[in-house]
Amino acid sequence: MIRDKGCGEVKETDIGSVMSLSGWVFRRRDHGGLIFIDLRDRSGLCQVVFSPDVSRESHEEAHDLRAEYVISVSGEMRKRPEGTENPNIPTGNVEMYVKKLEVLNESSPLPYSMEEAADAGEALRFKHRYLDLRRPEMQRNLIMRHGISKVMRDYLDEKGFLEIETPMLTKSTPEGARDYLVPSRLNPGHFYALPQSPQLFKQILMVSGLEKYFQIVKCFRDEDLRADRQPEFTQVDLEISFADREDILQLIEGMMKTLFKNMLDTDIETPFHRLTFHESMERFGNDKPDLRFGLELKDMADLAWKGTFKVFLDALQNRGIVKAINGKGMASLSRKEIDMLTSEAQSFGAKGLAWIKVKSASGGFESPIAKFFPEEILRKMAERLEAEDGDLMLFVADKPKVTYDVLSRMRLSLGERLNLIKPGFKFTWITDFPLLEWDEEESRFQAMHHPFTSPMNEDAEKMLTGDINDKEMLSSLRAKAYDIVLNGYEIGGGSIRIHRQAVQKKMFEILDISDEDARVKFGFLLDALQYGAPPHGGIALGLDRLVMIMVGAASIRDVIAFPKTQKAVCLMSGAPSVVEPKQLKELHIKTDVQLDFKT
RNA sequence: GGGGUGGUAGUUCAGCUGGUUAGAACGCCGGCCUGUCACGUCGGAGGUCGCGGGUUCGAGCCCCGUCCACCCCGCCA
Repeated sequence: MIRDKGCGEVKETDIGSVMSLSGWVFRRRDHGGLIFIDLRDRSGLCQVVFSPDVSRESHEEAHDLRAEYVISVSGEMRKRPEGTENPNIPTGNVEMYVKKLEVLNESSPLPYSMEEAADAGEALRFKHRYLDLRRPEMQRNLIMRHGISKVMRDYLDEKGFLEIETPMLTKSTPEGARDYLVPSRLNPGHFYALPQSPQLFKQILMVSGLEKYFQIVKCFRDEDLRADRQPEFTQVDLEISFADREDILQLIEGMMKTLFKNMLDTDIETPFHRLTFHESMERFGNDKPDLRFGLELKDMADLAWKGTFKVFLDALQNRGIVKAINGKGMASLSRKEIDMLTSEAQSFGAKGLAWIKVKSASGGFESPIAKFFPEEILRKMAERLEAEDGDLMLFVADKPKVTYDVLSRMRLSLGERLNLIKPGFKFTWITDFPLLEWDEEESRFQAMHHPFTSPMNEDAEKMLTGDINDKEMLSSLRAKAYDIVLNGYEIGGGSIRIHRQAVQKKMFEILDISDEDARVKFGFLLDALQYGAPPHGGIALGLDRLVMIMVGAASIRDVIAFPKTQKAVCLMSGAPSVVEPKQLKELHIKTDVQLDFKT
């Protein structure tokens, strides 16, 4: 027995007993006569004491201990002498007097100190990830992630779901994100793709009559990375037969409620807040609003028409919009500070930022554009924005896309700066997404979610009977698609799928995908759908993002054991790497880049 | 592909307007130390200033290029 219990688990009831502990040397305090070691393992810290009065030999050996040596110690647990207790650690009332020390393994000096590891650069932490993961904070994250997965798995099991694995080596689909490709040795010139999600397979499972499927599964997308995006990430993926939207939403609400209760002892309000896509855009400027604070966008078009400010009028005449937010208490900003706000808005894509200071105390409104509006209109603007004395009204006038984008980002930026973001967890569903999205570049419609997403019941007939060139009508179609948003992050999304062949056919027609194309791209699913597909739908949750938010991490890299850098490189393993010419030859692959073959 | 921030000792950073021997703290190595818990104390070692080029009498500092990490846009649902 190398240890009797974890370092963090020793208690006062252990006083008097002789036991063994094992772990890493965290800190060493060598007083010459007495040596203290903080011994660390996954469970926590315990102080062990080396005294020549207990064992001359162990005391002698302990001089040579260094940070991160792996040791096993045995001896008597004693109560710490009065006045030497350490209230900062749970085991602070006891300590072990070491009779016998065994060095299980030595450690080279560390590339960076364990105590300052949190401040070390990420590049260094990634290179020596094994050390980074020794840190209690990182271990907490991974332990939490394990617990979160387990609660969701248990919940779904309880609800009758089956966890079914789907292939990792699968077929490339041209829609959506870029695929990671895997060459097939047995089929020269042919490639598998790693799944972007198990979408097609889980629908097949519904056709197969498995009825309730889930999987906690890796997905792969070869796109550029962000703080909340990795090339491989984990989804909690599920699909249900004979279900409509409400069934899915309620299932997930129940799951989140259980999850937050079990893992964080937090009560989540259900049913969740709901916003239609349209309303979310109007009020927050995006489809993943952070509802922990207000600062909502207000429409100013009607008031803008009543002034003579050319920028506003031009925007409105060119199918643009005028929207504003209220910078609470920001009227005290200097001209220079407002200029900085303006350049921030410009960096978000705005041409400019119009502003009006509300100074009711000193008689009204202060702004370069105030002169373009009658006093009464200015008052109405303030009223609509609930702007009081000392507030700063900020306006953007542009095409809807630009205006929403700029103001949604200004809203977030101001929310942070003004410290408006309340702690806690604010969920919302975003529903009634448009079914289709106009692609300017290719001048055709694309499925906003994916081509198997069902239109809303009210819209299905309109779609079936409508003209596929009626852009207006097509743009107005809404989908049975939904996203779940938590604190401004999209943590999942799904839809009810089309199960009527006529609707699916029409969908492909609208998307300008020929029968032939459809066969090539989605053949096996289309085949399957012919043989009695039940109505079905599902959702996929981004596990990494969810865990990130729950543990309060700033990046999903902190909740993934072995993450990759922004260039999708693993600094620890060195992947990706060049491979031997022999391997390429076997795969019938030639590259057009000259590389050195070194291992 | 584009915009931004950073890269100086093992680590985290400072380094002025270009100026002669590049600093601090922590860590590391050695000594002393029987109640510390970020122990203390005395001494010591440690630098391709990311890399390449340029300007200059002189470059860590200025210019050009390039690489790496991070944040964002595009991309991605």
